Amino acid sequence: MTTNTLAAPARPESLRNYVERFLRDAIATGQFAPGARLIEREICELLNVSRPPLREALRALEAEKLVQIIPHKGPVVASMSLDDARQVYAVRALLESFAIKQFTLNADAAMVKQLGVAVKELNVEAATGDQNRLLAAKTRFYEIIHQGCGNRLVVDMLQGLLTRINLLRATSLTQPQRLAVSLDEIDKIYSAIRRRDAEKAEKLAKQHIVNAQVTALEVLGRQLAGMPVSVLSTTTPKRYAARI
Amino acid sequence: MTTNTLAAPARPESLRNYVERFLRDAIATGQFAPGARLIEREICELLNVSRPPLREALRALEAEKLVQIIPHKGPVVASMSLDDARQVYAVRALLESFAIKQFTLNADAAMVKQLGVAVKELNVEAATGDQNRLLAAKTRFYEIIHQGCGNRLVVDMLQGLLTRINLLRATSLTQPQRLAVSLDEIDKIYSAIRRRDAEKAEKLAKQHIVNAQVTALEVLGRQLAGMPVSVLSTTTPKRYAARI
DNA sequence: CCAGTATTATTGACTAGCAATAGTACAATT
DNA sequence: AATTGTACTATTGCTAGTCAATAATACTGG
Repeated sequence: MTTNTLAAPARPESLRNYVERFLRDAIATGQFAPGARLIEREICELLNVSRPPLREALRALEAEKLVQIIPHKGPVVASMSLDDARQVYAVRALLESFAIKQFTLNADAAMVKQLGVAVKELNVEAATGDQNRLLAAKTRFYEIIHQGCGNRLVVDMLQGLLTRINLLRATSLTQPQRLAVSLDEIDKIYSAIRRRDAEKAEKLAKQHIVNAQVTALEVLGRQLAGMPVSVLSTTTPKRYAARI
Repeated sequence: MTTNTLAAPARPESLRNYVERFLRDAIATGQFAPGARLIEREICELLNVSRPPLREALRALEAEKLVQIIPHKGPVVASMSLDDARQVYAVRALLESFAIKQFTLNADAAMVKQLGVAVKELNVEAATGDQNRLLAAKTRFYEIIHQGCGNRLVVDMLQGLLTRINLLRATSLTQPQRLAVSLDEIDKIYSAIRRRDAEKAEKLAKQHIVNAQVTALEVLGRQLAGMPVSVLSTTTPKRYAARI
């Protein structure tokens, strides 16, 4: 009897979950660009599934605001206007700073130590300059925060927001001049956490995300200046059309 | 030519939307109690629809965390543990106080005036004692806040949270001794808004929701003491099964 | 009273196909 | 030549029927 026998019985994931994951990944990585139509038959052939599970997956992604389903026209990959981005970042600042405050209040010493390791790694990767490893390190940092914040709902919501932020494809970390400042801010946040100064950590975290937002929106604004058509608001375009 | 001619041509809603709305309503009003199984065939017959649109609607509600789909067993109406409730209220306090802060900063005079009317109505209804009209007035109050806060994402998220809070069926307003305090808090919030004191309004709003949470959780806790079986956690049932 | 088996209920998924709608290309008319 | 009207096509929305896989349940034998 091998240990394999005792391992999880390798549950074959349901098809709709597989499809959902595939689509979410493809959208997050930009393989399906914002605004692109997702024609059911094509995706069915691509993934070798029938329409019902695909449609169920699409509905779930619609609830996540990753795709927009237009009646009798079909699903398209959601796109974000500048205003959408602003709103997403505003909520993210609220939730992420809350998570960090709660982490500061609740995390045990071991977790804080883990976080310290992550911060160290983050600085190391920034020095070596590998973009992917840097991003992985930052993800790790937030993973630890989320694990220790004691509120899964907040984590779930943040996860959803992050996927949408990825749609922007203009994260602040890709801007070299912002990187140093960003790392410094993270160091200061960690320092506040270690001192168990929850108020301070919360404030620093909020400011950190606001700063990231400013950079991201700047980059995005420059992109939009070039190609304004791809970012029609996903919700009520009329109001925004009038606002200029 | 009547104004009717210009009105929207009464687009017949898609079936899945209809089903989704029906289920959300039924769950929110308690016709489908938490923990109840939603057997596909039964609902299909009840609503005269086929399984695919029903399943799509269920998937959407799953994303809203209103139903939980257990593999090979089927969808059940989500139920909330005390801890779930705590988390929902925590997020709600964050988002609602943010909305009120933004309203204070952004709303024009007309909106503030509207809000004043709503506050007045709220006090009137509280005096007459009609539970439903009181709730409607409170809903109206928040509607105005949401309209004027300038962040539709926050509003959407709050709407989702509110539906889940309804699952608890133990709102603080149903507690008579809390009502007077609650109204006073709202008055003070409105007063801060009128003075354009955003910081103060935000703080008061956060406290208001925390207070509501305390009352709700107390009521819920008493309920749980009586009937602990209906509140198995929506996430990790095993832990709670072991807790007896 | 318990264990093991058989049965049943239910979901997960597929196929095939029809109706309704939106977009498009094309033709006819002014 | 431009514009209107029309037919067509692509695609979704939905239905029906079917089969396999799984979970719960009832039953039977020890």
